[in-house]
Amino acid sequence: MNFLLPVPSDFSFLETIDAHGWRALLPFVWNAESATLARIERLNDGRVVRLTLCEESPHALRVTISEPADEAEIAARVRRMLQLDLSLADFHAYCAARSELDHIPARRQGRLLRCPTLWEDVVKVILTTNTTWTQTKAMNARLIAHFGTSYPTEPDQRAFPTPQQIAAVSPEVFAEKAKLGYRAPAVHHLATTITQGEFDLEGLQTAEWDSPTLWKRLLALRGVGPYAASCLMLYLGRGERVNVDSWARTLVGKELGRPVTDAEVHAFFEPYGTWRGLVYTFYAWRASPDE
DNA sequence: TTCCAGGGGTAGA
DNA sequence: TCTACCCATGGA
Repeated sequence: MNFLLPVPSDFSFLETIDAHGWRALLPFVWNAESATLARIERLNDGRVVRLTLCEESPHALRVTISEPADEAEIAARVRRMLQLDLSLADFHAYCAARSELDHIPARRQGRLLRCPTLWEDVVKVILTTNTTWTQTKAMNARLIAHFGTSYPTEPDQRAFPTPQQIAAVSPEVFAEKAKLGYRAPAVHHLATTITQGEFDLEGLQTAEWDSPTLWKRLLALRGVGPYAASCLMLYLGRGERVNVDSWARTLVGKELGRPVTDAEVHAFFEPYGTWRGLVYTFYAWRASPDE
């Protein structure tokens, strides 16, 4: 089945997909030639389907599902993945008035590809910490291969595991199979607390949290420090935190013509106030080799 | 062998 | 609050 999903006038499918590396992490499969984003997805009723997104027109996406499904459920997932409910008017107005940022509204940048659940975003962010992008992809692939549910007609293609699927095995077994290094306990603990009803992770995005509180809640998660929490704030539509990573240091280092500290990276984006995190994300077009 | 990658947790000051 | 050190993993 398929249907059309309207998008805001300041939305760009390609720019959202390109905003960061998520499109390269399974179960996302990005086909640049056809400009199509596909994903094996486990539905609420447990069925595993293939979801495919492409641009139908500047005003709508075509959403295709491999078998009949609840359109409202699918639409909600797509809306989350592409931040379709995020308002960019203020951010774009801010950027349009600054020559070094005016490419952002011109290119309709500002949204980032997300996973259908905050759970998956948190796990993937943890998998990016203190490792290479190659290893992040490998760890994520192992997680899916060992714990995700197969797509019926192509069993090697699997959905991202649910918290329940990870919590179902012991921390030892999980560590041995997923090989996440010292990140394994953090991921397993998160899965366990969610499964046991001790922690409502998804609730962090539906409740009316003020940003300082949300920041503290994210930092309280095991395995989530300033870098990871800053990434997650961006995914939650809060653009005020700069996720200082090696790319940020390289970028600011080029601007200043010398190696820089994290503090200098923060200072560089400080003038952009509550938009500094989002400004950093789209400050200069990313040309990372493996994305 | 040693270093380190899209850092985080902890102890000690 | 700040610093030093360790942390699994695997590629360079």
